Amino acid sequence: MSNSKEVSKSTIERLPKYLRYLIEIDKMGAVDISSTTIAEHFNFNPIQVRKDIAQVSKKSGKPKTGFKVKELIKDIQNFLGYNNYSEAVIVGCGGLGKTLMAYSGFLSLGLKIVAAFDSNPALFGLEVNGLKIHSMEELDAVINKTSAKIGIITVPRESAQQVCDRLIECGIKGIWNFAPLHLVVPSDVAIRNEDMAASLAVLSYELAAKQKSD
Amino acid sequence: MSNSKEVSKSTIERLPKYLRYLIEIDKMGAVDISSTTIAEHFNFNPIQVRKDIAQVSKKSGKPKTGFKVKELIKDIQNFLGYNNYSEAVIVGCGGLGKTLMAYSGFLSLGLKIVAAFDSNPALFGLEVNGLKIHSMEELDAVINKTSAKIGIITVPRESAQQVCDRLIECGIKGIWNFAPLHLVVPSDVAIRNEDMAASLAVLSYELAAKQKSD
DNA sequence: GTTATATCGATATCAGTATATCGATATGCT
DNA sequence: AGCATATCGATATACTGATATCGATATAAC
Ligand SMILES: NC(=O)c1ccc[n+]([C@@H]2O[C@H](COP(=O)([O-])OP(=O)(O)OC[C@H]3O[C@@H](n4cnc5c(N)ncnc54)[C@H](O)[C@@H]3O)[C@@H](O)[C@H]2O)c1
Ligand SMILES: NC(=O)c1ccc[n+]([C@@H]2O[C@H](COP(=O)([O-])OP(=O)(O)OC[C@H]3O[C@@H](n4cnc5c(N)ncnc54)[C@H](O)[C@@H]3O)[C@@H](O)[C@H]2O)c1
Repeated sequence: MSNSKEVSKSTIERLPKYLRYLIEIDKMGAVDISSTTIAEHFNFNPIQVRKDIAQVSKKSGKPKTGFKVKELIKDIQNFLGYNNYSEAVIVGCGGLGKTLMAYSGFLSLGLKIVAAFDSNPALFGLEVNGLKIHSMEELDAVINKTSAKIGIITVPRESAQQVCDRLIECGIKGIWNFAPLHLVVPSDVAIRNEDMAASLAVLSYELAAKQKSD
Repeated sequence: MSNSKEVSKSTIERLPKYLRYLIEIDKMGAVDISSTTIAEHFNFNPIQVRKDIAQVSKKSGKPKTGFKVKELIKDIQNFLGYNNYSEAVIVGCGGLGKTLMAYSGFLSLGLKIVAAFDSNPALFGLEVNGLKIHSMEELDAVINKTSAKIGIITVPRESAQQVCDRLIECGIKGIWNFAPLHLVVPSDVAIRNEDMAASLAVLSYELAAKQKSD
């Protein structure tokens, strides 16, 4: 498929963490940073950090000092696409949907929510954070006025798969699902199931394991 | 540490997915279910499903028919601890905090939020979903009146590590962090960083990869 | 200027997870 | 009843990601 080397999911998940840390120490005046120091901060392995960096930055680090903070920041941001915005639409403007719409943090991640939809007529026309809520009938028309490729799903579990299918029909190519079910999509569509039950299960299991060992 | 065999994180993440599916088909009247059918539903590998099941259920499946749906449900629920509630407290009752407090879905995951805290005096005494918001001064006293072992963090990034440390001082043993930073905790504390930036990074990368290959 | 050392990058090894193979068997079908 | 077959569980293999090793080297310290 892709000609350049594949970057693993685990590496990609760590990159935003490095980035936040680098931005922080940059603000504090740091110029150089070593993989060792980054690793210590996160309790990671320095070799892992170095390998992650090597995959997204062509600049090579120097013995004894490491990497240039500002260069690393630029390279990671570039790799993650934080420079140019991706547009997204959101479907389901209930509790969670409205919260995400009001969240300012996505902008710095290169994500801009450009349209919102709901099936509840009571919400039509309402504005949240400057975003007007549209009816589901307008889905196709409104999406096609944007260049949105990402759809955020915050509808109840029962309607999530159906909403997902409709989004894909409208040309959406990436689904960020917050409903508690595992959505299935065609192979040309990217999907991320934000499964809080799975997350909590891991936390509870680890908690139980640690409690047991004393 | 633990005497029984360890169950991998990946397996634990899949179990809640299986469970939701099993409950659904149980409602639809299904009695038996094969690993093949489960796997097809999720686009997983049937051997993987069988191995996951083998780790949490002593009941063995039968050739040609598979497993008993109701038995599997019970075994998975039991393994995940959905039968007896874990208590949790939440710190940070802003947009996201209030949304989580109002969310009814946690109960079926065996999680019960029993207390809420914020540093903003304007919120003290306010009730969300029957939960009164306490001041941070009351943290220790209120937590110790409960049996909460889990702390949910929904404060701004800047105060998250400090809040985390205080929770641990109060006897909290598992941290569910929604603030955008990688919290570091002592080794006897379980931590789950719900990192939306990491999540979105993976989605964006996969989206870009799929767009490229056409 | 010389020396000691922290860090790098490349390569090798290790560990853990996912997948493949295969014999056994219970069930459904003729 | 007998046969074909879907599925199981156990074992073996393959794959992917994490960690260890090691020579090279730029820098800091003296
Ligand atoms: N609230 C949370 O903290 C939380 C946490 C984790 C997961 N979730 C999940 O996120 C989803 C939303 O949760 P919520 O608390 O905001 O629920 P909610 O009921 O407050 O909001 C759901 C919204 O979706 C709309 N909707 C329903 N069917 C629709 C359809 N077919 N098309 C378009 N819009 C439709 C409703 O009108 C409503 O506005 C749920 O699946 C929930 O399980 C929520
Ligand atoms: N809102 C979202 O959709 C969203 C999404 C992902 C991550 N997050 C993260 O979750 C956190 C909360 O987000 P939010 O939108 O609810 O923010 P918010 O500003 O609405 O709420 C934060 C709350 O924390 C309280 N607070 C601040 N400092 C505190 C302290 N030291 N002790 C106790 N309480 C304190 C504030 O009074 C406020 O009520 C943030 O870190 C945010 O980045 C939010």
